[in-house]
This record gives sequence, C-alpha cells and structure tokens, in this order.
Amino acid sequence: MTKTPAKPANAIRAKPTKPRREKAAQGRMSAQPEPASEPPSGRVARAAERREAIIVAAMEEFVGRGYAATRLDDVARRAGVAKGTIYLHFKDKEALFEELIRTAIVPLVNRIVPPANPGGSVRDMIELFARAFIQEVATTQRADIIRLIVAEGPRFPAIADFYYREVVSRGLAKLRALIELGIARGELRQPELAHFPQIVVAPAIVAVIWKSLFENHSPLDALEMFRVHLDLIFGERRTT
Amino acid sequence: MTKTPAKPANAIRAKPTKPRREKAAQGRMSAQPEPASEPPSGRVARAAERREAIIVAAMEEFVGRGYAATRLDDVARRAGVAKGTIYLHFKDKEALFEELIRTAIVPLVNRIVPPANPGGSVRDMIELFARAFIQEVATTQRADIIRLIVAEGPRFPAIADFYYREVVSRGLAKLRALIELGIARGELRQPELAHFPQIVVAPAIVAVIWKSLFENHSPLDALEMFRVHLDLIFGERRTT
DNA sequence: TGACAATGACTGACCAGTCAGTCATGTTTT
DNA sequence: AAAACATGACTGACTGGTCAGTCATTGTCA
Repeated sequence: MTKTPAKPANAIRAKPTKPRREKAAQGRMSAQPEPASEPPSGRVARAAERREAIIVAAMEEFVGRGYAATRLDDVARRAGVAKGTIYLHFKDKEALFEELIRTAIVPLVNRIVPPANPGGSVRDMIELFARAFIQEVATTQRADIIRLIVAEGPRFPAIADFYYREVVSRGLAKLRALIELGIARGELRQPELAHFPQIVVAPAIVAVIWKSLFENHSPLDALEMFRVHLDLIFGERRTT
Repeated sequence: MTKTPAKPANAIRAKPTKPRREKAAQGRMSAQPEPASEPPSGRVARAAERREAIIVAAMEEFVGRGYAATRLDDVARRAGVAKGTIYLHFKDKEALFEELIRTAIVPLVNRIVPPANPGGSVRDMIELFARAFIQEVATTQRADIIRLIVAEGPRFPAIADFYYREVVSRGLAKLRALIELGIARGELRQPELAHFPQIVVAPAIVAVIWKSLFENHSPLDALEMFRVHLDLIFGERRTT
C-alpha cells in the first residue's frame, strides 16, 4: 500500500559488516537459567515467547499513544527485541495492531460471557454479567483497549467488524435473551427493552469512558452506578 | 500510512521562485461587495475568514484521520490556503487542534443546554434535553467530534480538562438539578439517581459511539431507544 | 510606498520496512 | 562423545519517503 513508485532496490550495500562482539554476551549463555519464564531451550518456544513479548509491548505503546503515533522502534525496545524481529512475526504495523486487538479481546470475552448462571433471578444474572464487565474492564487498564477500539475503529474496519461480531452482537444477543426471560417471568415490565439491550449496558460503557477521561476530575463508582441503574430497570431494590 | 500519489519528492530542487498568478484572481478584488461571506475588503476580515476556513478544514481532516495521521498540507489544501498561512494563525499543529475542539464545542453546548423550558414536566424537560443532544450530535457528523475527544483526550489533557469543565460538569449539574426537581415533584421515585446523572444520558452516549462504529452493521434508532429509557426512569409511558 | 499578509520550496527530524550478516541451537558425522 | 556442519531466529544499520515547521520572496492593501 505504502509504496507506489518503483523501488530502486538497493544499489551498492556499503559496509554492512560490523564486528558484532559484545552483543554475544547479551545472548544466552547456556549456564544461567532465566529469571522469570525459564529457559525454554526449544527454538519454537523461544519464538512464541518473543511473539508474546512483542504483543504485550505493542499493547502498551498503542494504548498509550494511539496507532499512528506509536513507533515500532519503541515497541521493539520495550519488548527487548530488535525491530527486525517484529517483522518475523507480523507482516507490518497494521497486522500487528489488528492481531493485538484480537488476542486482547477473545480472552476478555471468555472471562465475561460464560457465567451461564443456573437458576438465579434474571436481575442476578444481569448483575453478574455487568459486575464481571465492570470489574474486568472498567476498573482495569483494559478499559483503554475499549477506548482504543472506539478511537481507531473507524479507520480499521477489520477491527470494527471483528469487535462487532465477537463482542457486541454476541453480548447483546445474550442480554436480549435474558431480558426476554425476565419479561416472561414477570421480573421486567418493559417489553420494549428487548429491542434495546444497549440500554442495559449503557452505564457500563459510560463508566469505561469516564475512567479513561475524567477519573482524575471526579472519580466514579461504577458498581454503585450500575446498581442504581438496575433498580430503575427492575423496580425497587431488594435490600443489600 | 497510506501514500497518495507519487510525490515528486525532491528530485531536482528547482527554482524556488514561482510566479503566482491565477491564485490572485481567487483572491478578492476590492470592487464587488458580494452577498454572503464576501469581499470583506478589510484585511482583518479577510484574515478572520481564512482562519475560519482553516478551522473548518482541520475539523474534517482531524475527524477523518485522527490527530497524528492528519497532514497540515492536506488541511491547507482543503482550506484553499498555503501551509505557511496556518502558522500565521496557530502556533503549531497542537494549538490548532485544541483551538478546534474549543470552537466546535462551545456552540454545541449553547445549542443544547439553553432550553431552560418553563413549566413542563421534568420528563418533558429531560426529553427535550436529550432529544436536542441526539438530533444535534448523534445524528450528525458532530458525533465524530465526541469520538475524537474520546480518542485523543488522554493524550491532550488540556482538551479533556476543557471538555470536562465546559460540557460534562455543566451538563451533569443541569441534569442533577432536573432530577432533584423530579424527585421533589414526585415524578421520579429513585432518589439515588441524583448521584448518577450519567445514567440518564448513558444511552445517548452509547448511541453516539454506535453510530460511529456499528451503524453499518446494524442501524440504531437512537430517539426510540431514548424513549424506552425514559419509560424506565419515569415509569409507564404516557401514550405517544 | 511602506507594512504586512500570503506563499510554497526547503530543511531537518523522524520512521516503517529491509536485508546482509551473526550466532545459538540442533543435527549429523567421525 | 566430540567435532563439523546446517539452520533460521535474530539483529540493527540503512533506505526511501513523509511531514511539521521555517523563511526568503512576492503580492496586496491602506
């Protein structure tokens, strides 16, 4: 995409040779076992480890500076890897970014959606659902991932699509089912709510944004806000 | 990222001087006083006009590409102005960006906050408030300004501060007053709502984000969603 | 005819992406 | 078991291009 004009290729590589000496020390002597994640010894394991490190580093950089302003040099440095290594694992900056979002989102969804709680009230189920979301996202720096998606989504349709497919439509479908169950059971008396499950999660979304932008201006108790919201939806609250 | 056409690059630094001719015509002769935004003839007026054009152009570019990816060359071209002219009006890219948000936000707030409606019900007042917001923002491309603030806010504390001060705290204060009035009048029976006025506007915020990211996946009737939400808050709806 | 607004070619810094070369690790031979 | 060899993960200097910001020159108004 980037290049239109023909590439002049490389003319005469000057002196690429450079005594690489001290660098060896930085490599791995066989004697010392690693600090944290032990010596994987297998080449593949090592590679996977580095790939992981790159993703983690890239996450921090992209979240902190946005897509365009992030330098791959910084990502490499943070990952403790040379820039070229990034390109062994990802086609280009964009591929890294998209892959990043994917690997961040999937485990997030799995952690939140599953609780297919057995026989509690619908309110309890929704509360669990939302509580998990708020605790796993709004409270942590994972909120910034959401902000990143909102910020860059329109420029990366692949990401917006993926996010819609894997998170939004799935979550809303689940929510809608719960709402319908609540209506059938008489816990909920607003049948039209099933058309707009977004209303149920709206305060959680707002909490995420609030945390990112205004937390230092005025902190927000997301969980308490959500409880009040549920009182609105389900009528008077049972004692807590 | 994306490169446009093959840029002549700096192949042969030609003669710096270039007779600028036709451009003059595009300027304004002093003779004809035009209808609308016309031959201001005054230097100051002209200057203000250009400044305005730059802001409009910058708005479109920043909204479409984000801060970092926006090129001032493009802003200049879109504004029908040379790049240097931008620097006659703004210290640098960042100053332009911040000024931009400021001038976009203020009129927006004035258009929405004012309706200090006289003696309707609280629900009517809130509905008016929110309807104005949804019609003025969620429906239009102004929604992208909000997204822009969410996206770039953390990187531009001055903007987040300004936005919090001028829009958020002001809007929430107004809303809180309305909620308290509603409680006093007995229209609202959830006193704790006054602690979280965010709940009232949450669906509108969500609508804004939805429009930006998912409108093509699944359109959302923001106004209708908000009506359902108000039913939740105020209890059963009066016929509509 | 100044004085100042406007211009756009130019510079300097910056950065995505490349690739020749290095070396730790694993494999085969002796 | 040890030495010779093969592999490919890894490195980082380098290229081609981009872009914010500058400034000498030119145009225009009062």
